[in-house]
Amino acid sequence: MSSRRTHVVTATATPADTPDLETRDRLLHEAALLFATHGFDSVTVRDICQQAHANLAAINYHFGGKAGLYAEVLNVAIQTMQATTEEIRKAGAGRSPDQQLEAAIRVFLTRVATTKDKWIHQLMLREVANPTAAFDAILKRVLEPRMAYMRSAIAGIMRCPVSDRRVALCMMSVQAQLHALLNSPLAERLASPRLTAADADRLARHIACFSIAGVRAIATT
Amino acid sequence: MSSRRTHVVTATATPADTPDLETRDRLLHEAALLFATHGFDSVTVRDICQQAHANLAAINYHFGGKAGLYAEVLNVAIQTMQATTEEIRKAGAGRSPDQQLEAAIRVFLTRVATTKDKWIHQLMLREVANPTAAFDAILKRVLEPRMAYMRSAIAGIMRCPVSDRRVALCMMSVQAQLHALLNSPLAERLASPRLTAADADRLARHIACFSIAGVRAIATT
DNA sequence: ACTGGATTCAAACAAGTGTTTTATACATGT
DNA sequence: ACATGTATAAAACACTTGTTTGAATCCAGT
Repeated sequence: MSSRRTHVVTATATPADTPDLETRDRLLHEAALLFATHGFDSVTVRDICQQAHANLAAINYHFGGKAGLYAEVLNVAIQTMQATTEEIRKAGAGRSPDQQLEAAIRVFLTRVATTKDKWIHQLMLREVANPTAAFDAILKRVLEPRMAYMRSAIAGIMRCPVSDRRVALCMMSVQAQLHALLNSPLAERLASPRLTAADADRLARHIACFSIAGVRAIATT
Repeated sequence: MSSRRTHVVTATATPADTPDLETRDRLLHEAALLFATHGFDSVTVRDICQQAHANLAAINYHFGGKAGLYAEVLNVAIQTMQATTEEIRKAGAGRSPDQQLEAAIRVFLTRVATTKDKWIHQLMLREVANPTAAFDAILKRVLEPRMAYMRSAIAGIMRCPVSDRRVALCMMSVQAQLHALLNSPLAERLASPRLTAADADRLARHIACFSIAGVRAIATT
């Protein structure tokens, strides 16, 4: 099994450029899914290797160990998250704060529902719940930038400085609703059986409407 | 260590009534805290026994094993949760739906902040995130009753039947905010360093104001 | 054909897990 | 005092964990 395709066509490609494209990527892919759905500790290297049809020693060979594999998984997660943040920024460029907030919610939910990147947010949520050593990097490169953008949108709705304590509270209220749809089986009971694009759109409209009204109400406090 | 006090004063108390009051309860207490903060799998019986100053075999002796201990911890958690639900019901009896929802939020947050029962809700959240065998019992005895009450309050605010799909969505929006304050270190960053009674009251006011406005906005959809 | 580096494989390892076992101390009932 | 059932203690058990080892296999370059 696992026909090796290491630079089989590229005539004189430098061998070091593509160190591997087969089992290494399979491990990376399956590990990402397993880590996201069950958590780092609950997943065994034997689970991953079996799922990826790889030998038990493959993880240590390609990534130096379970921790190294997890670090690599987190790396691609961080990069995709940054891309999503950029998409959120573009979607709200030159629009009103209300539309910016709604766009952020919609882009997020659409990514979760339609793309194959749901595991990324699940993984991020696990890192927030019980952080590993990589949490500081995640906070700085992913969470802070996105929260900064949403904070500015919320402050725009409230017509108050971003440093206002109520802005942080509203941030929590909005983020909480987005996170709730990820971690729990409750999400699957809301949007049966899988979160379709239509479900995501309906959810986005609900959370946006609910949250904007909430933020406005807090603003008059 | 661990001076045994098994009915040492009660002259002729039936020996079977108080099978143990010392190490068994210490195990129960410490296990509850550890299970809530780290999860069932991450906590070892050696951790619990060391924390409770008990012998390694004590858990198997008193509870028949790690699983039996966890079941017993869940039992007391369920009972306390039911008491909290009752308190929420009493706090909102004969009041408007708005006040009922606010009372539910306030009672919940007050319990989390002031009493020593924070671990209970953390444990419940873990059960929701990745359920064990006991999840069905929890759903039926704890989650369903409380959600039914909050659903009726929300439907009251919206002036629509409780079966309306938007009611379920609003339920999610409210619950998500409450849950967000439990599991994550984010809570400790919002309310530094420990959640005081004043913090809980401020948070309760925020979530109530935010949520009631959100529900009202959804109602006009 | 063959050499050399990269990759895969089966087997074993050391450490940590929950549990069981066996023995000992204790308070109580007769 | 003695026997009895309860509780604690230390050691060992069987099992799973991540990791390491050393041989086997593959493929490109000569």
